[in-house]
Amino acid sequence: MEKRKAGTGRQKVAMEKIHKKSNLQVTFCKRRAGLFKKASELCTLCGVEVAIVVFSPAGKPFAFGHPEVNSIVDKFLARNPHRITGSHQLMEAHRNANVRELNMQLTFVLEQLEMERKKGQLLDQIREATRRQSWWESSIDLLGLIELEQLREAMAELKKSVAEQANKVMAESANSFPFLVNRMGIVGSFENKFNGVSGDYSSVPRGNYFGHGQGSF
Amino acid sequence: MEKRKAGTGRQKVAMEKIHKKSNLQVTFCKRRAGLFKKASELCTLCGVEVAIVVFSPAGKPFAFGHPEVNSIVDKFLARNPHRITGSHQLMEAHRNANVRELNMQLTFVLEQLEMERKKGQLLDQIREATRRQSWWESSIDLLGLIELEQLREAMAELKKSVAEQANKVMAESANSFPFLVNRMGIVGSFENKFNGVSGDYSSVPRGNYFGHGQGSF
DNA sequence: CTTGCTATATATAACCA
DNA sequence: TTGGTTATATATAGCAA
Repeated sequence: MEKRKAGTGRQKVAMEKIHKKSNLQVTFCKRRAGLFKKASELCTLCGVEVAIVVFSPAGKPFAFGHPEVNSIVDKFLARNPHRITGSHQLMEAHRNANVRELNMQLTFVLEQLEMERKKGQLLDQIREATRRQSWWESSIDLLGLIELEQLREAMAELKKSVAEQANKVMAESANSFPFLVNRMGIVGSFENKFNGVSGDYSSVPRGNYFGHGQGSF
Repeated sequence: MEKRKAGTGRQKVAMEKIHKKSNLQVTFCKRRAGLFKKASELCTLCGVEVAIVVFSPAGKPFAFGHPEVNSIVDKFLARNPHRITGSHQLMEAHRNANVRELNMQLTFVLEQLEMERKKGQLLDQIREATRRQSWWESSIDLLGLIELEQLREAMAELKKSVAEQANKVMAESANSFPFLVNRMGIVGSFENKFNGVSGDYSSVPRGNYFGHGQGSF
């Protein structure tokens, strides 16, 4: 009838920033290890190149790379002060302008997402009330739903906007650089914004390195 | 009797390169997504910066980054303007990667929207009740609610639209400069490429610096 | 290349060392 | 910060579309 000390067992955790420092520390440490493990498995199983860079909550850099972070990153970034043809630079600028537009739109979408979420919670409450036959008692809560109408419009417009933007970008690029666009398509750097993950920690000039065979860094 | 199509269920797999081409492809696709998801969770839960670069078996670059690959990598590599690579092959890789990154992020966000959307199914119930009570005639609040259905559609369309644009761009990028890229090893038949995770990519050791917020380009 | 489904293989949140 | 232990939450291998 009695059990040995039953470990608490894994608990579901909300996908939001962990506030409890102790947990944050442990979670970061373990998940980072898990992430790197997944990465190495991907390398082994699929024989591909993977590079990961992570800055810990303390600002400490951690990295994983196969075959090596630097080479992979270099290949990816391929950025250098090297002079390129005018048309390239032009295209570069042209592209960035449009990318900026797309960025704003992504941000907008994210905002909509958050709004949607809030509305979703509201809906849950409404459903509860509704089930108790007193749907009308919750009509007051429905007021907030009016905003959804605006949201819908915004989304519709956003959709059109994005589509137009994409088309415009491609079309303009095609006009400006027909010799390139045909084979390259367009688009370039892009700043993304994900869930509000922010933080400014004091940096600790010290590094750790994990990887498969390439110690330099 | 209900015979449920018994899925094979997950099977243990040896940690060695997958040879079956079809499996390799699916596994790569899924695990890459899983890796990126883990990364985003790490970002959210611990509020840290993470950047990942992956070259698919086909040599296509995929990337994840919060807040963005470039800044994080810059911070990691932190070097002065230097080295010349001479060709835009690298730029090409970068471009492709960015397109994919954009698509990845966008897809991620849209997926979340879709999830929220499911909650929208509640609308059906609510609308039912509404109809029964015919209170819509006395409450304009419902207008916004009813419009929600359209919102769902709008979002679905948005997703499709964006995805199409992105895919169109990527499709072209994917085949860009096959004659040039081969030299870089960015593209190639993934059957005889990366046989092992060995690579003889020249690494270029350079000074490094770590800190928060000095990455630039 | 992506996605959905189902039956497992893994990753891990708490907690203790 | 890194390591076990236990009880679950997730990730995913095989298939199929």
